[in-house]
Amino acid sequence: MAETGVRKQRAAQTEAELKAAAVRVFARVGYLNAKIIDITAEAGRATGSFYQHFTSKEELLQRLLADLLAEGDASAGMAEHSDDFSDREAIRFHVAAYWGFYRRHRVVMQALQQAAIVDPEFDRVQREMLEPDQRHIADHMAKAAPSSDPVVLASIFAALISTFAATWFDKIPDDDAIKTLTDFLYGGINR
Amino acid sequence: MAETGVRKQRAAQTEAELKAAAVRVFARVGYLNAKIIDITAEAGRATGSFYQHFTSKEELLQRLLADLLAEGDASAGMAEHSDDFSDREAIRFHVAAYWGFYRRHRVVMQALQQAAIVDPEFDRVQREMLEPDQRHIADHMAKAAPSSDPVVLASIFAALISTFAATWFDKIPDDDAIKTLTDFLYGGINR
DNA sequence: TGTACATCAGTGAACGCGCGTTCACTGATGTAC
DNA sequence: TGTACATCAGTGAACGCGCGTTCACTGATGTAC
Repeated sequence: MAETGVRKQRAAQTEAELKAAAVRVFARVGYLNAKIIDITAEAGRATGSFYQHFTSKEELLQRLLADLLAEGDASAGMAEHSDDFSDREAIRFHVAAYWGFYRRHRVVMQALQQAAIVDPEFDRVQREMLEPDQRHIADHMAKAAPSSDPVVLASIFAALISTFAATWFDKIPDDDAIKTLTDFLYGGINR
Repeated sequence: MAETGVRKQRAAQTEAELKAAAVRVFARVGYLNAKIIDITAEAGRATGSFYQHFTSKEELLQRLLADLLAEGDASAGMAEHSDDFSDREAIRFHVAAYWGFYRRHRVVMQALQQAAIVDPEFDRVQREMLEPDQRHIADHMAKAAPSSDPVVLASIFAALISTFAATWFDKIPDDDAIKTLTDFLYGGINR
């Protein structure tokens, strides 16, 4: 029996390095522009190495998403907080949670968005992934603004934050961004 | 001398048909997934025909954009309207203008968005194209909400409408969409 | 502990598919006289 | 108006590039005895 399982360790190591390299490449050129060879080169490996760990770029992305979900911070803590969207602080909390999530996972989330444009399967995956949070937000909306369709308002909420994040990350401080979004949403919902 | 210029007419005709076919193909499979052969087949022409009119898919998109701009309805009438965003009607008017524009040109605008993801040049074109309207809106914002960065608010305005449009076109009536957006923006700006 | 064989991670050159692009050809329109 | 030649739009098969994917090979680790 192997004492250390050096082989498995080595395999796990290169797999992790390939993943990390992929994220860097995605960040640099975007998911759609990323070639397999770019990823292996970034990781300092041979081309063929990629296929010992992933069957395709699509599978790689699926695995990165699985990692992300495994962290379990998608809607971290969102459940046990105030759900009263007529309360500014409740909105602020949810905005901050979303913002933080996008900040931590923006490369993979952007990769997913790009993949969804080209591949219906990823479109499905994306919807499925975001659906629980959307429903969560929609519930809050139903309470605060019963006269509007809560699903529509929830989609406004998500669209606003994700698009805003994509544009203003690293250009304005997080606090400012969260404040601006909170103010805007608060006013929009409780008009 | 030719009486009718049949040749030129015929060429113009097939070029127009190729463009129309391209728009249909883009609508069906998206710009990034569209193959040259898909477009020529949709138009009922031979593959080589494409290159008598366009040097590439990129040039085709550029030309479609040129057509769109030539219509000159991008910000039709927006200039000579009330610029007071503390007035709900002023907001409504601008929302309706944007909404109408996206409705009329959504396929080409979506194609542009997709192209911008993959090609920095189109990213530039897109920004350049939307910049005047953004500035126009930012000016209005500056008056209504002097305490916030008007550029940031303008980007919220645009992001909200274009993302919202992409999601809800043909799912809810135009009037409802415009009302929802107007109410939301009105509240968000004049909180 | 030592030796012989098996298995596996990693390598990179070679293969092949998809698709953009070219090009020799056709038939019709335009021009010259 | 008629004829001979030139030009052009359109055709579709062939070509070739980029890149994903495979595969025979290497050296190291694991296993059997």
